[in-house]
Amino acid sequence: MNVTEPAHRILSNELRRRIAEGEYRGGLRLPTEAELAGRHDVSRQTVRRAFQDLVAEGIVYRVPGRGTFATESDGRYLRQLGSIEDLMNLSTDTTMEVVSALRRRVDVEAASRLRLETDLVDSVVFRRLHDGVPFVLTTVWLPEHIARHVRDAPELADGAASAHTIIGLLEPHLESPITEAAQSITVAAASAEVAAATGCEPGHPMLRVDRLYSDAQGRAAELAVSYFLPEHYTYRVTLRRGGH
Amino acid sequence: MNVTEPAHRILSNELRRRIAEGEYRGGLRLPTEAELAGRHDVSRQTVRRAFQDLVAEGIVYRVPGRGTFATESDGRYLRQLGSIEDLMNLSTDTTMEVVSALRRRVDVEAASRLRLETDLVDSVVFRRLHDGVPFVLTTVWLPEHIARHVRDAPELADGAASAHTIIGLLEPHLESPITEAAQSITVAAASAEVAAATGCEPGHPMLRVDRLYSDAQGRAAELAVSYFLPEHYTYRVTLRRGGH
DNA sequence: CGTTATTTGTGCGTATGTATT
DNA sequence: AAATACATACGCACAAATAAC
Repeated sequence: MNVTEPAHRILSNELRRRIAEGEYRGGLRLPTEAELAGRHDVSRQTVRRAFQDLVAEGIVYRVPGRGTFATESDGRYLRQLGSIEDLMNLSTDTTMEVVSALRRRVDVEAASRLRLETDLVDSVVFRRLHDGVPFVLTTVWLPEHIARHVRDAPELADGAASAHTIIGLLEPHLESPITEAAQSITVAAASAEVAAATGCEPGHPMLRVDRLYSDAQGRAAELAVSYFLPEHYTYRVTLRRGGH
Repeated sequence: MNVTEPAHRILSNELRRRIAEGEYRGGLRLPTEAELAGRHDVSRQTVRRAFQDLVAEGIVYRVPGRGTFATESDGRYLRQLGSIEDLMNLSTDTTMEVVSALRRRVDVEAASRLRLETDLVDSVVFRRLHDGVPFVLTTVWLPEHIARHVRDAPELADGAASAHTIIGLLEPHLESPITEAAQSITVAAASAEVAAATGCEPGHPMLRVDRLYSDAQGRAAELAVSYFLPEHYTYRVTLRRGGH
């Protein structure tokens, strides 16, 4: 894998961390480009490159003549999930840890939500960590004809840890690419399993996100139900109109 | 008033247009950095800057040694999800009931999130009902220069009930239309005020949605914080990509 | 199987413009 | 008016991945 992280990435990671820790809360200005360049012994261009990523992620905004500021966000883990690619790229800064390996099960409710004829589905349970801290437990259900492509994937074995997403693992094997993800977001109490995986008390209010991925023909390909710890995670989405 | 567009933006706009027209469909490679630099008589760095935006938007992906390709072998990208229109049309089957009329206040946090110079903002608090049942309490903050257009609107007086949205009331008065709504969604306990307005116990877990509306120039126009009763409301959004 | 050309990635330096304080 | 801070743009060098030979 990667041996040396680029300098601009090292810097953007550090800034991301500091912002997440709340160091620049309350409208506090971030260090200037010149300051960061001097302190980290890199060029101003490299600092700018790091800031460009942070701006694209929406975690800072910049004002000529004034400086750079963190967007207000309670210091939670902030992730822009405004496109299907965003969902797939969740892997770039989080780790997936399999709690219960992918295997066939009978699940009437999941099968019905996937609009299947049978009650047979494959499911896998995993949690995701950011900076070593678990923040979400997800259960994924797959129709049999899709699950068979990844049933032997080492990434989905018990206890496996990797930087993947299910949808990213699936995509190469699908005849028809995923084009739609319908999501519903609500609040639900943590079950014993959710509590154990995310380190909170049973009954703790969680952000519950249900996603149904479908292909261009409208066939359901994956159902995912996630319980996010609200203390460590905020769901973000940007709506646009007028062609962008 | 208007300044000349930066070279990298002119280039990225042209590429966006061409990609949307399907010129690079079917895995066709886009021109190389060197080609574009020569053809447009700009430096390679400027071409790279243009590509960085397209990559951040998820419109293209790049592979070292191979080239740049449009995402979606099959067409243009639709980053459109739930729409701002959906938010504005919330009024069709719900009623807005003003709890606390629009008036000027000092609010450091809201002003900072609206990126204002002063601490002076206008705010209004209202709840929304569906079939006579309250399901959400919303506080809206407006910059002074925007609030003055609606300060005397009867819809925002104390106790007023109507089938409107704030953004719908504002839109006709704005120089520049709202084009973006950045939302963060999390869980929060009901305050006494929220509990009273929605008929639940204080401390009850609520779905908290923060929306920051901005115009095409990126200027913040409205900040709204809503507390939804999860028993009566689920947030839905659909992400799509790839037309036809 | 290595060599070479192509193409993108990283990093630095410099200069100039524009917005804010 | 001057200093500060971000924005744009060009140039160069070298690294790394890929593909063609």
